[in-house]
Amino acid sequence: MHNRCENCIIRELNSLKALKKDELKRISDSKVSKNIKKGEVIFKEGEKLNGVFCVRSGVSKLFKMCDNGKDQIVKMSARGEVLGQRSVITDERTNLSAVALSDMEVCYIPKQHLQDSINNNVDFTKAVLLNIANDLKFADNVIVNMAQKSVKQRCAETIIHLEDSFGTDCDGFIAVTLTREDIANVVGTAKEACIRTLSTFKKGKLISTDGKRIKIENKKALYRLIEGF
Amino acid sequence: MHNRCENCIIRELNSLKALKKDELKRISDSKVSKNIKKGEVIFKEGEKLNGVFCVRSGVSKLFKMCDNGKDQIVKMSARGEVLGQRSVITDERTNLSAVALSDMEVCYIPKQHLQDSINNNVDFTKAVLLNIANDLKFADNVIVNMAQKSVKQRCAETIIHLEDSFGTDCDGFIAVTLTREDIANVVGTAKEACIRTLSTFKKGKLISTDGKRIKIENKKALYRLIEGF
DNA sequence: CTGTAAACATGATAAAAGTCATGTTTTTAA
DNA sequence: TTAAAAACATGACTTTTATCATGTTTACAG
Repeated sequence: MHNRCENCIIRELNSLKALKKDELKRISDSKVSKNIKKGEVIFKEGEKLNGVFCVRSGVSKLFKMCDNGKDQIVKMSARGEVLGQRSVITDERTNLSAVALSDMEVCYIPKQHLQDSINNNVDFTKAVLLNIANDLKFADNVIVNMAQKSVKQRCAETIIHLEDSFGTDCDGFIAVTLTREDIANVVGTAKEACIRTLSTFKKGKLISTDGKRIKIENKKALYRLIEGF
Repeated sequence: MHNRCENCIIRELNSLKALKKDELKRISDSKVSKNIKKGEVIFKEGEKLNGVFCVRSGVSKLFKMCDNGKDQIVKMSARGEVLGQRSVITDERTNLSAVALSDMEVCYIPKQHLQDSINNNVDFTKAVLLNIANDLKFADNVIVNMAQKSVKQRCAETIIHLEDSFGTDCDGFIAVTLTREDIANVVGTAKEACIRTLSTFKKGKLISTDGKRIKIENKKALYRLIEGF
């Protein structure tokens, strides 16, 4: 049996929760469920999207390729994220690329339905607005951190943020495993610097690792570090 | 005679242009025009705002104070900007501080009116949404620049952005004069590094200066620099 | 005007971070 | 299972950027 949006709990995590029954029904009738493999491109910077991707499971990165050959990850998407929302709203080409970091289940929702709901359902428009406003607040804070904090501080911040966003598995490890290079691309540094910094954290018993998996051992010390010691 | 919002051209520059006649009338009746002196604090990070500030003239900086004692400027507000919009929408404390960089004329609009219009006028809600979505796109790009570009590149970028946002005066100088320290706080570097970089630009005839005033002499070269040469 | 504070400028040095090289370990796919 | 590729790790070195010190210029209030 096909999954219906009406019964989907993911909806509670994003702006789609403000949709009315009939809107939900229309969306559910036209949405397409997709399985995306790890490493697969969801969309590329500069593409014109004809819909958004509602993430049911799995993790993806939103990033920009830079002139220096590196990627800068702007956001990691958790479950509930609506990928492409911003560019569908403004009806312009995407500003970022999206790539799956694990196998993912997403629902593709044609943009016409969203635009209809934005035009006719103030509650939905408000929900989207709140969502984007929170993204903006978060982005502003990232700007400040990028500009004013050291690589070590940003590494600490990133680890904590990953744990906050994705939680921990049964062994206490952060429930998302990124390569050191991806972490470096979130932090905004070279992978060597990232590797070295995480090694330092490990020596100082701030974290422990098992392969790529990371466990926070001393959150307080990480926070102290972020604040500048 | 008191200035009426109905006749104010500034409105065309922001989301208030989507307001209907009666909404505009109510806002105009309750708004307060204020003159703000250079250096004056408009609001402080963490404050609860009871309204927004529509900028009629003058320039202000939106910034965050950091643990290291420096400020990071996240945005420079031009004419038409609605200061405090984001935090009034989300109904939370401000994430940034705002300080006037020149004498300013602003109109203070109580938040109740905005919230009423957001709840009842989809066109207005959409206009605000577009506005915030654009801010988000801009912020994402700043993140990428902060993380991946050198101080020299970011200085070049900042100068061009200032010219784009504020234009030039009759002599061709950028129509906003910041201290080197403020420029450094936009770029995300120390004031000495900023001063040195601008000196280099001057020697290379990329810009010329007159006191604090800056004129772009070779925009192409600045662009080439930004792209990495 | 003019004294004083703020802003600008620049040198010297230290610290942070990037780059390159190389070897090891882990993953992945045939 | 195993060979190849990718990821991890670390040393050596370079470049970039921050910090400190000091002198000059500019802006502005009395």
